[in-house]
Amino acid sequence: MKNKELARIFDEWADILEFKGDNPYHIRAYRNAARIINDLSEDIEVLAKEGKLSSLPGIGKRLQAKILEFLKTGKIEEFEKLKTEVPDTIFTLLDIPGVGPKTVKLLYEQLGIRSLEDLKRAIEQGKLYQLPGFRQKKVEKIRKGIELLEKSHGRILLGVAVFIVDRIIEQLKSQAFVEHISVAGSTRRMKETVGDIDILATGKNLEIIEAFVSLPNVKELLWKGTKKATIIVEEGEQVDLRVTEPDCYGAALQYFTGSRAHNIHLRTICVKNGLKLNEYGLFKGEQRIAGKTEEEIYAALGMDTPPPEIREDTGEIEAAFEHKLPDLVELSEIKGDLHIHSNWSDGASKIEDLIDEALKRGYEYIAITDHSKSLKIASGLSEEDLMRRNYEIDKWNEKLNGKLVLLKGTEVDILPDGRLDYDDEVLKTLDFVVASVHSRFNEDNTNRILKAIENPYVNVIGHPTGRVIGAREAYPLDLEKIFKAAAETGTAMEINCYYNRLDLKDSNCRLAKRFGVRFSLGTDSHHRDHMWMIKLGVGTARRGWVEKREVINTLTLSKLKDFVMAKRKKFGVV
DNA sequence: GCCGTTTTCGGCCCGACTGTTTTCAGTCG
Repeated sequence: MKNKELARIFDEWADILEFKGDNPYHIRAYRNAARIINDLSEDIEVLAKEGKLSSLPGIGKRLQAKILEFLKTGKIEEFEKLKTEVPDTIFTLLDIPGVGPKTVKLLYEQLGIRSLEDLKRAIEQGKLYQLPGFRQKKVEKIRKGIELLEKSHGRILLGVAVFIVDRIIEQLKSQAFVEHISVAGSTRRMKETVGDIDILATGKNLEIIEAFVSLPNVKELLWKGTKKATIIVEEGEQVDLRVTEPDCYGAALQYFTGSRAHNIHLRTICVKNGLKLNEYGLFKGEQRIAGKTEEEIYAALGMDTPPPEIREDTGEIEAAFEHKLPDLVELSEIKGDLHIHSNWSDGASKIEDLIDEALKRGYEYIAITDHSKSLKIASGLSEEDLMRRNYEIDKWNEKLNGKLVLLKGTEVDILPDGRLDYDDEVLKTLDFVVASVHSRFNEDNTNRILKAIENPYVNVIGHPTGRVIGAREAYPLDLEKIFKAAAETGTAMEINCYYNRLDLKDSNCRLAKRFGVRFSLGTDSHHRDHMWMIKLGVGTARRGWVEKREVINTLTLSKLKDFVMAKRKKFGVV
């Protein structure tokens, strides 16, 4: 798939044009194209072959020609030429917070600065003061920006952000001076990584801000004003709190939730209707016609309210106008966790503790899916140990008497040749089978997975692409082939909820949906304290427009068993 | 460069903050 590569080219193209001081609308067109292509769930090469490029919003004749040129030749002549006109290190300098294209251009032209090292040296030597408009504060800001860039480990994983935000909101929401409080930004949209953590509140400004900066987990106070404060929490992440007036709380929440692309599209619609939308409300002339809640604003525009997770301008605005928004799966509809490890393999919690946690969560069932024998590193279970573990599960189920049901499961290894790590004779004794790839991460694993899908006892393919966010790329896969086979055989695709996996990811969920695939949510917990991550998986599913009926965890226990048996029947093994 | 039940040309989202400006430019979200 060449989507990412193309998106990067158009983004760099926009950087270069900005550096050159080109028409801003021209630049926006490239940025927009980069975003559209990056968010695409389909392979752009396939779209091109089918002649569907023109169906992409924001991709006109000229960009289409460039895309086709790239797909055909592997490069775009005009871009190659453009790149020779600017120093290639400008991209690094643009990453410094507070430094934009105008500054980079000035630094390059006046002082010949081409790299971070050049810039650091120039600051030390006081050379920046030679530049027009550069005095102490501006130079200091750049110096701090470099420091920030060098120590920032990039974006924050969603799971980390959610963990921090949940704790802060829990600590503040019960206070009398807090009227409303909510997470905003990409954390509210449940994006797999987030830039910074935003919280929005309304109530008594000064008291809220004071309470926020005095929370027990605050490591450092960066800024405190009457409407805004910024702290660093003990995890080392920055958290912003804004306090707003109650009358514009909805407008502020809408505004700060984004996405940027969603908001731009929405405001374009407002302008066409003679309205103006900003963080204070929806205005007709001087008069505010909505702003207290998000619903009020969207309703005033004649729309349903798109759930935050899908506000990415990928069709949700059109769907909201047509009253055809998807009925997204909700956390409260999840009846159980379908991927959990106990201390029989490499989990840290005893089955007893997992039961306790599951009961707290109000689950109807959980699947205990310990590793299989070949995964020695994870204490995979021999057939004998598996039987002994199953015996323990039976005992617990008797004791629980239906209050909660433990499914006898496994996360069976898909071996390099596609065979499974247990024989069918063993698998048939289990209630629920997740099959996963745990080796050869650099090879194309399509055939391995297809073979596992063809096994009548495999109910779910675990973490299907093998990616680990920020650490390991997905292995090469023909996802369309896999999704097709999964849908045909009645095999679910996992949305692994563990915070550094989220696999399938949002765009792949949306692709899988088109093939009629069903999804299984599993936290891959190795400790009872991991089971909260189910909400990360629900968020990912929602971002992929996944509906309740498409998620097997929303089934009652008996329907879930039907799901398992349906595949066995289809293959004639029962 | 894109786009059009007002337009194939002339528009293209909106505001805050910062530093330096004494009316604004650059950057950011």
